Amino acid sequence: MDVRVRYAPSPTGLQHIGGIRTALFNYFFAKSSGGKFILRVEDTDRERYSDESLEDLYSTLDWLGIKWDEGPVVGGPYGPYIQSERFDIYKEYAEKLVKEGKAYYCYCTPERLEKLREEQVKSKSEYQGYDRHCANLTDEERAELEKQGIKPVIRLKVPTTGKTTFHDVIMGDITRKNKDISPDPILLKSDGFPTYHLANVIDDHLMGITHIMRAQEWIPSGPLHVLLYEAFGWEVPTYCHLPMVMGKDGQKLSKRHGSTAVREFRDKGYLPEAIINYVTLVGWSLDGSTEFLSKEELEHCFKMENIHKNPGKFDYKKLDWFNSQYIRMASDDRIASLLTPYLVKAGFISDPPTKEEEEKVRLLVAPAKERMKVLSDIVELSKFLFKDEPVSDKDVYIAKGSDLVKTKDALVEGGKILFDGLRENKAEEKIEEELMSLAERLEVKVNGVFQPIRVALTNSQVSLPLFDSIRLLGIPESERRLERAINLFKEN
RNA sequence: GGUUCCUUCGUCUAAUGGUUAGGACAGGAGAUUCUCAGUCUCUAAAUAGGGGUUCGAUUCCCCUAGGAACUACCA
Repeated sequence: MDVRVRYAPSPTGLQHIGGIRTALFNYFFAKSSGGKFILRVEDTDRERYSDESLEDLYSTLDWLGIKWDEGPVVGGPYGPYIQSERFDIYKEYAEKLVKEGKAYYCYCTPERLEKLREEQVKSKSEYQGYDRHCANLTDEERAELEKQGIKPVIRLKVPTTGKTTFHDVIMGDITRKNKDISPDPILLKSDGFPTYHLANVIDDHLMGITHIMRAQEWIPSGPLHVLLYEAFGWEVPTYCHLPMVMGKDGQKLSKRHGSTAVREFRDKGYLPEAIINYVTLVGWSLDGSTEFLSKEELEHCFKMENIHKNPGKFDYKKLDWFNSQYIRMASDDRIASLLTPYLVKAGFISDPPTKEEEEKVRLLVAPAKERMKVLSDIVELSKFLFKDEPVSDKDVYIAKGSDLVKTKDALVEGGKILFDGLRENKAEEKIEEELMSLAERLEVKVNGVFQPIRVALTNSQVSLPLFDSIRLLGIPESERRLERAINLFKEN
């Protein structure tokens, strides 16, 4: 039997790390076993639904390079793949269960249910949940309630005795007493929309899903789903509950831990390959020593057996490390084009960039690449190039172990050595040597010469290396800035 | 509270019924380069606790502790 798996998110918010981890595991499992990866949109919650979320789902998967074999947009033989377009199907199946006596109409108002819940909590009753008030209504009673215009929900009859077991590839057998399963859960809401449980089970069956890979938070509803499959007389698919992605404190990863939306990571300048590589390594590993895995490699070597049982904490620092590694591995051209939007947004270059600006960005890549954890770091790194904000505090120019006079000499003499050398096309190493011997003469450390010049050119103590900076600024502008610094030191 | 699940360095993880319990990130130290970053070297750091089974257990079993998820006309 060919593997068919699905990622079935609900478009009620931006795609987050946990979600795409589930998507990735499904996708890699499908690819590595020659199966199909299906995307299904579970938009049955009309209150939390948003168009923006749906767009974010598509654009996030697209950015990550995850293509679905069947689903919205691309279609497929089991469509439609958006649950709100399958409305009639759920109603039909729910009513079928009612006809067969496996489910029933319930007319209880939300108010009554609320009151019931309150009482159960207050009395610390062992019995929690719906009291099956409508389970045995007579036809007359039902007709009366219908006449009042009350729109009923459909509830599943959950057995009160016995137990239900399902097998999970990762967890093994999981058993739950039927009396502990949420009593008579709603399958069809009063607005005619299905709940997750109903729609999910029906669609997974109708779409021929063979393996259900989803987060462990769904384990508690496993037995309920099995009950539903049995009620319909359908074969239960293979379950595979994925370990959760937690925050630093061991709780489900959420906003208070930091960024969780893929969109945010993307905006900050994380590369898709870094996200994919790192996220896949939370809850899964190839062999314990392989760190770098490309999407293509994972499409081949991903094995379900290597998925862990225990939840994993999301480590932002390790993601940063992966990202900085991938930035360095990427081609200069690619990084240049990725960097451009950040520079435009900072107001450093025009949109679209001029030829001259493009050239500058291109030159910037090499020295900047090794210094970035995320692409947005480029703004701080390249500020000196586009915004000239000279440092007027002399102390900033003075290196440790140097003084006012020596710093001024370093600027004047160093500048002369530097620019004369450059005009004569001397090798940078040669000029560097000469600057070093200047330091010796001035009796300062090497930095005593370099720091003032660097600060003069880059307006900062922390900057790109001197020669890179000059290359970027150009000799005339560099000289201008140096001259300005010398004048500063000539004052008073 | 109830139900279910989980437990190897701070974090992600590897390994085996017999190893000096391995790797990576983060941390610390040092080297190097004009600052920063980087790179290189070194370093510290774990089998939750208690019982069994066994010649031997981190590995198998039980208990305890800790943690998590679920407990909606949300998914």
